[in-house]
Amino acid sequence: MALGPDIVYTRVKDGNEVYILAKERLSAYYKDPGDYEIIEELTGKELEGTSYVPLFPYFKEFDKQNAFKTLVADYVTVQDGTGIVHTAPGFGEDDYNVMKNTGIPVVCPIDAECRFTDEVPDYKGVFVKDADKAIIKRLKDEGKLVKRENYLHSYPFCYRTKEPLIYRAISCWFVDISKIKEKMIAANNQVDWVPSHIKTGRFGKWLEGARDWAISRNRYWGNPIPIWKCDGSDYMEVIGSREELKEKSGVMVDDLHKHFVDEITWPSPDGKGTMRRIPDVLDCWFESGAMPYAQVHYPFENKEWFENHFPADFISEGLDQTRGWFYTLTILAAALFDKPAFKNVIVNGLVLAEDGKKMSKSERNFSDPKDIIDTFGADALRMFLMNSAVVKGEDLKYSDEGIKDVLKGFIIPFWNAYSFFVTYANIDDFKSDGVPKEPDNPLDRWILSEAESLISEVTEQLDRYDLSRALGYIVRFVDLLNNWYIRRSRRRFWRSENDVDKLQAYETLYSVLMTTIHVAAPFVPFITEEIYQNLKTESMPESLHLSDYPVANSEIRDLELEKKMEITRQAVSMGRALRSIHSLKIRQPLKSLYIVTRDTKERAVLREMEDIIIEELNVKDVIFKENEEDLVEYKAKANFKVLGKTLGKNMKAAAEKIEELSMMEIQSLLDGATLHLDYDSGELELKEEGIVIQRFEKENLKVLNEGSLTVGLDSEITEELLQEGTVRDIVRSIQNLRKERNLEVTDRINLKLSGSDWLKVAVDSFKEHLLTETLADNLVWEKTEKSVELNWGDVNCFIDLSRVNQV
RNA sequence: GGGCCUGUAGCUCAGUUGGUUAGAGCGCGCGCCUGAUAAGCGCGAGGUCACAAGUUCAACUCUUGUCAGGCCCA
Repeated sequence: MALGPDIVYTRVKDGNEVYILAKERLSAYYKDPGDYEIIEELTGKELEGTSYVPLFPYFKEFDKQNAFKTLVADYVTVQDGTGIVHTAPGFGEDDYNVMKNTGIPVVCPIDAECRFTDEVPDYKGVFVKDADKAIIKRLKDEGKLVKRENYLHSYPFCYRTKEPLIYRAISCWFVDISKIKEKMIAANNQVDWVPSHIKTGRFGKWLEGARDWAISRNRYWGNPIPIWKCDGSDYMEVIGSREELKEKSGVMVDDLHKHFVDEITWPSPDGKGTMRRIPDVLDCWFESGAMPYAQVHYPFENKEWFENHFPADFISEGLDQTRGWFYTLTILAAALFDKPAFKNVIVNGLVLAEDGKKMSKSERNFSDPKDIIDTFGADALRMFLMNSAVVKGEDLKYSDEGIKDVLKGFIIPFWNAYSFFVTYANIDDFKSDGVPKEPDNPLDRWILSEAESLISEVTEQLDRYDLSRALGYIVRFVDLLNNWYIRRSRRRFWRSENDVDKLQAYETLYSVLMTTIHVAAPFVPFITEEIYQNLKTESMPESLHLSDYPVANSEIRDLELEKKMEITRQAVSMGRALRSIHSLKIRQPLKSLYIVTRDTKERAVLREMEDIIIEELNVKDVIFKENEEDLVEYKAKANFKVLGKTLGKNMKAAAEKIEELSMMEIQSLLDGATLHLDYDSGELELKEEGIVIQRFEKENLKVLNEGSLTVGLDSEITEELLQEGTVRDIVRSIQNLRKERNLEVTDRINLKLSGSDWLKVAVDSFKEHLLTETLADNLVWEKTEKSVELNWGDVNCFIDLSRVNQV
């Protein structure tokens, strides 16, 4: 029995009996303090070693080993009971630990079916739970039961069968972890973890507290532990191979299952009996931990291969494997080779159901993966997972919506880029020989450069095992490809003749698509393979997944060109924003766009890309200016990062002064001057790097500013521009009508228009443009019964058209 | 009870060694564009960075505590 060392116990006289119990428990047994008399108070420590007569007569022989003397244990409390705990080392870990080095034998008088054994003759063969009533009755009859009560406490149940479990001591084989713990910690220090905190956190802490590993199981199925023991002594041998087993026993086994190897015996070399295998099989985690060796049958085969491939470059498993695979791999590798079993490990988090709960078979709170794959595709599912926090060891809430986003945001646009290429390549019967070309068009050189950048960015992220960031670059690239390269190049593919520029466009798009599918192959293996099968040349590998991963060629990269295109795209984006703010639709041509920047380099770049800007923004002219003062106002803010370190406490006062700087003063700083600044508690020599300039668009100007770039629109719509815009509206409507009337894009038409006199003048002024764009052979000014009426603002127009060969 | 992780827009998530207008995608509203697109583009609304205290000239960021969620262990 165990006592708490510092708990105060009382000897109380109750009639003719004397009881010992914790003082704090008295009130649980006596309603009235007058019912008892305290004889003595003693601490648990003082009572340690007191002999007692056990409730039952069993195991009397262990009296000599002090089995029936009190012990002290820290876990004893006065929360319930008497404050004295019956202790059975065969049925509880705490109990076992208390008695560990006392010399008291561990007894466990129940069999594998949890029935009492011979050692408890009165209840022999009775299932322990069924004996409760009889035991209570007996205690009562013998006058040993003082009080009986039921109380609620947690109890272990089998998670499969939901049956209550009995905790009992069994004899086991252990790996002595304390002997190799340091090696394991050292091995772990050589591993790179994703996410990194697991290394010293969850896994590191687990290793520090690692306890001995029970590797034996009392089962039938499993790998037999290869230990043979003499049945007449403690002599034993561990067998390392079939060959060794044959040497000992003369039997060569093919099948290593329990029922075969258990038959194998040989006379014990110590002459005291027969060598028989111990009955246990291995914990299956032992085999998981042995994977690096077992998978190649090392050391019996593939010795060289193993030595060149161990430790593994990387492994990947779930966060729950801290005490599973990660751990057992580490134990075996550290013990056998003094190394880690893997150099890198990506730990994924748990995939939770849409409701945020763990996916569960019994709750059925998840979509069938087969349905998901059938509906959205395996690539979409795979990319959704790879692009989520789950690859960084965090939880992920699964949702069909998330997968749809991947489909809409990446897979379909990606496929459309490919499909655009295929459509026109088929029309023009284009076939690439797969040899890289050096195109002249800056747009081609730009996207080729971006493709090389893609390779190096993705490679860099993959080397760091940052899958979602790697994917980010791929998504960005496909967006550039679709919404800038292809959009800006479309007209090059429409031309009817196969000129050099068109061929270069094809070669470029082909090459870029090839690069993209190679880079994206690990993320979206199916769609990329599908594209590959159609694009590959004879000499290329049979499958995309048999190709080497691309290596970036820095010679193709033109960082300056990439930067130029970025500035151009920014200017265009700002121009579009301006149009949107002032309700000037793109179809309406405008006189000019003003671009203002103090940066001479930026100005040069934008001039170079003038054509693109003119076309994208539908303006007649781009005018460059450097004096942005006309369009924007400056305000200065302190550059806290630069000034903060030196100014310290004075930062606030100085910042206030800086915000008061005039436009003139700011300009002088921009021109390289140094300003002397006095503030409350000190002074400062201010230079350009000490401030951050903010630009504000002046009121009533159609101007937009972003960083150093300011863009303005000349929004005056002249009569001529209005006419041109109107004609473009008509063109658009005719194109829609062509579609509505199911005309082929190549069909020629007869056109009939009608409307006001002003409209007629407008149409006449831009007649040629109108005819070319709509593939019209002729134009008649009349209204027919089939004419469709359209209007833009106060302009009305009647349109009719017919296919030329129908008339 | 202990260890580790997470908490930022309606949703899913970025946010470098602390530096002053906290970003993206989706969704929503409005508009534009369209002879590749079950498309695309622009603008807009939407935030007490879970909460509190502390350190600091300065905190989404560092420290401590509280709350909520998750995983592992007991």
